Amino acid sequence: MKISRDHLADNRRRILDAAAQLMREKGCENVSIADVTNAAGLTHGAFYNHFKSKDDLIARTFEHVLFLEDGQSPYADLDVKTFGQNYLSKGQRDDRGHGCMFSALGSEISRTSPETIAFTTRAVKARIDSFSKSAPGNTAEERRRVAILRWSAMVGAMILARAVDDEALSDELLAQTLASFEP
Amino acid sequence: MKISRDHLADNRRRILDAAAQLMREKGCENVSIADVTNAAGLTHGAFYNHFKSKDDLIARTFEHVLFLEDGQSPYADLDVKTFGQNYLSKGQRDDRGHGCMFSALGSEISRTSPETIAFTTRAVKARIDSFSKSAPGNTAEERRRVAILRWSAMVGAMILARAVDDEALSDELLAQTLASFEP
DNA sequence: TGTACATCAGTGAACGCGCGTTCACTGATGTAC
DNA sequence: TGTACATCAGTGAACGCGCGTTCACTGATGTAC
Repeated sequence: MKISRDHLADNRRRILDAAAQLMREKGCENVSIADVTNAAGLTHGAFYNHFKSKDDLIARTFEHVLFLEDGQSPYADLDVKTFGQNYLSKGQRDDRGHGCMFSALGSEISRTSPETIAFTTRAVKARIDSFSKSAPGNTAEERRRVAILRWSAMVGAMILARAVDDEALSDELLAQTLASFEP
Repeated sequence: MKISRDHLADNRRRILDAAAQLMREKGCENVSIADVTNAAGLTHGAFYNHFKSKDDLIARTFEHVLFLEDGQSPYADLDVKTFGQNYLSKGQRDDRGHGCMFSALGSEISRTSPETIAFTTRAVKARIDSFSKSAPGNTAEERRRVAILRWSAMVGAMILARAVDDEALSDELLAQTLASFEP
């Protein structure tokens, strides 16, 4: 059956939203096309009306989350310290499906397509440029160095916090990394 | 055919070595049992004489790399700054198959078995304790905080450096994170 | 505004393929005498 | 030391299963008159 134009765009967006959540939760390669379309309320056959292949879906999902999401990510241009307070929280740690792409999928990114990696590269540049504006330091170089250190530490601390089964240690990784953000 | 006891232990070690390299290169879930046994010079049927299942292999591989490898990792108890100089290098970035388990597999660890996560927890604790001895700071707490910051930043910077297609940016992520290790 | 037809997004069966796992068999090794 | 037999690690065919992808079909939508 044919569907109205509104429904068409809506279905595509629901597929992308479902993919964004499921891939962050389970990893890009562990989410099947049927998983994604079913979560979006469709059957798997509808998929190829929207995307060329699974690799294409992965690239579109990164683009969607990193650049196109409604209202841009909730804390797009926060200063680095406020961003860190939101980022290095237990809530973020425990809700992988709606958090940062880099901490949820970091070590898988280099195995994705060149198109996906191009999106992550743009996003990393934008993040560092943004953080450089608010990072402490007397020169632009110094501020950029602090921005890189803090962004790396946030991503690494979140990944480690999710990779341990000791809650006290996990909490400590987040809290001590954030505590290091004092000027 | 039966095989000598020496050969048996040797075959097991070769399977683990192959698994350690291939999983770091391609991700745990993207390495098949046939990939691993073939790389070790065997056929897939031999696998179940050594391991209970693929999940068991993953756990044994983490144990092997994190705790049992010959001569323990080449820089086991280096001070944190020397460790960082070795870790945050282009050589490590470009040779994923022989580097750190956390930067190679970080975001996949939380999806592995409880046994595997128990090994990573032990390894994270040991790393932080080790770095706390040589990190700068006036109190034990301060040194531990710096140890956590630096270990998180190393893991995060390496993951980001591998997730971008711009070599200058990748180099900068490593170099600036290392530059932040000045007292 | 009403009718007739072309369009095309969604459906579900079907396809090859690779995977983890099992198993009957082989034959070199280790052991009992 | 030599012989006869039990052991058991490795082999390769076979199994179900889930996956990405294709395709003939359906029927509501959009359009031409």
